[in-house]
Amino acid sequence: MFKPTTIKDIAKALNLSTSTVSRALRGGYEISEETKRIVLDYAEKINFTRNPIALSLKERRSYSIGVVVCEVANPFFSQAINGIESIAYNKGYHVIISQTHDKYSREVINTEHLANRSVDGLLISMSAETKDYAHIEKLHKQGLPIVFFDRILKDIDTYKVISNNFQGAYNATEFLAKQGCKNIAHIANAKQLSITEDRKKGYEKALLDNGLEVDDSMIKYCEHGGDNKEEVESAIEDLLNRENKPDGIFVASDRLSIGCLTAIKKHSHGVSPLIAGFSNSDVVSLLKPSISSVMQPAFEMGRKAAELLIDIIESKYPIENFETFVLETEFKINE
Amino acid sequence: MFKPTTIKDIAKALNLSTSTVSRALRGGYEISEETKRIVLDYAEKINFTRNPIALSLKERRSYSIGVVVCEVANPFFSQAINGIESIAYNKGYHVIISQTHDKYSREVINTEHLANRSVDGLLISMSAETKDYAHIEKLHKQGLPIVFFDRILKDIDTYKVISNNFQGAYNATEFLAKQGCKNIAHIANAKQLSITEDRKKGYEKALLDNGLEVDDSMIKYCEHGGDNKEEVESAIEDLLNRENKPDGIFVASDRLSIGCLTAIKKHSHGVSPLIAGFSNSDVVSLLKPSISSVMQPAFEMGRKAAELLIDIIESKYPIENFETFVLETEFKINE
DNA sequence: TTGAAAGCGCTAACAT
DNA sequence: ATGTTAGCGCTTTCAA
Repeated sequence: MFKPTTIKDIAKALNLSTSTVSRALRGGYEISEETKRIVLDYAEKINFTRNPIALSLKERRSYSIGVVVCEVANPFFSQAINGIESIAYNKGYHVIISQTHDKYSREVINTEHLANRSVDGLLISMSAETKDYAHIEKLHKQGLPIVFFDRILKDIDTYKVISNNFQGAYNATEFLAKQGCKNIAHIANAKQLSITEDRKKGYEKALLDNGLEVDDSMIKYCEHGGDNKEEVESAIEDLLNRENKPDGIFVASDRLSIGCLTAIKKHSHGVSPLIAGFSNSDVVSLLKPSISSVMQPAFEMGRKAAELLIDIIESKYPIENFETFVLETEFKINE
Repeated sequence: MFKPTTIKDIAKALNLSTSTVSRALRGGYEISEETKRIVLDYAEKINFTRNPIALSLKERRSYSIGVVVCEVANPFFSQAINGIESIAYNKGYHVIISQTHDKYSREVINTEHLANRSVDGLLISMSAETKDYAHIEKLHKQGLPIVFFDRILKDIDTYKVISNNFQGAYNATEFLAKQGCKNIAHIANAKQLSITEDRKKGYEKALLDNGLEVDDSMIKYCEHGGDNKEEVESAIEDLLNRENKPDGIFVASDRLSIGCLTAIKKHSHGVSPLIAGFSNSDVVSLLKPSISSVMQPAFEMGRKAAELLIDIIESKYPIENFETFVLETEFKINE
């Protein structure tokens, strides 16, 4: 079954050598126009494509890039993936997506799996659980091209693409303050995530700039990125049971927001706090306690990250200085 | 850069032949226990994995399966993909996901791209735009294993996994009727999609069974599956501008629902119709005009489809009779 | 029990 | 301008 044609078949059919066929196919200049025509026409006729696996073996590369994210169902990541694909596709690369579901163990396995020579480079957004990143470091040391986006590893020297998390968090928190909130809580992602730190700083700065106090007990971290609902629910429950209930909540991510809202619906008797947070979902404006959202340029971030990765892959010489690209967020008010 | 170890390296290091190493690695019974131990230990020590590309070339298969869906951001598909991955991963297959964005052209390109020998089989859910399926037929004829799920092609003889679309549609429509709706509209997907036909039948049957009339002008098809918002918006606008406005709407899909709600919010002055429809999103219960939803067993569908595909791939002999598996939906009321 | 060698499909020196 | 050949990493007959 499914026995594809090879250049050997073409060579035989046309009474040429395989190398001539190969060269004609790739447009080698040493081949006479006439032969080239004959080969090309014939290849076209039988709808020939060369075996990418053989090509990979030969060239020691697979023309595919691996993408490691926590969850494809997350609007931010699905948009980023669209951006990645748009670039990859144009440059002739396959995109292999793998999900960690924010588990450290899955991240280790998936990166290894992808890296074991089936992929030319890796685009990674770290899993929430990951504290030890020896697995990444190892691949990086071995010379596998890696670009981080969104949830980056600051210590690893390569290209990184992030959004302005500080400013986004600042905007959202300031919005809540300007709306009159005096007691603004923060539902954060896992502590070890780069975005968590940056967003927390923006939150704190906005509080201070608006004459409010930073109270660490108002900050709840979700170590599993909201992967299990109990985590978010108990955080919200805690907050709503305080004597000084929050009148505003700054939520750090999309998945957290949904959990948040569900929990609030369940536990807030009466008025619910005002909510603002990072989200790339388009349903956010349709939600009952609506959420004003910090939208990240997900598609652009994906594009940029893919571009950079392919730059590294195709670069003849090791890249000297790696930059970190910071893209701006957009704040959208939903009353 | 990134020069991985080969069995040749191991052979040299251990003073054995490559064939001995190869056999030891795959546990060939002809190798002495001692040699096996030595090789295995060494391989373990240097963290050796054999080059999957060379393996692919040799075995004429890539241990990867391609998944073609319209959109990864769609909750139904992301859940189905999780199901697919859970099986594929266990059986040692990579999953390559590609999106058509419901475009016919992308579907043709992506299936070709995947099929050109880099993939051992294909899991497909048809794009909304596709009317001509010669591209699928061709691959099928060439012997490439294909399994359809959700949006299937009835004419192609292979395994198919769907949910009970008729019953799901029936349940949703009946729910609306029982709530007192007298004038129930239907926002449908593209006409040529298998699910469209089945769901429409369920909708019509429920109307009739509940003493309501079927009025074709109350059925609006979205040929691009809601890919462009105008499509859904104008459908809703049309419906709401009728002299006999619908008091209930049965929506055929998740993406359509969001568009629907947005449009309703914009165009319905005063009371909005009751809405029920197919959706696998968990936010649906949080939406302002809330949606009661028919949930498909997406994860299970993905699992089943992947299982069947791998069965075909690994089957020694051509499969005789292909079944179509129908899984039940679940109806969830959101007040 | 182990090794030598051919071959999967393709490319690229190196001939001619 | 075209052909011959070796080799990418691995498996597998065949021989020893």
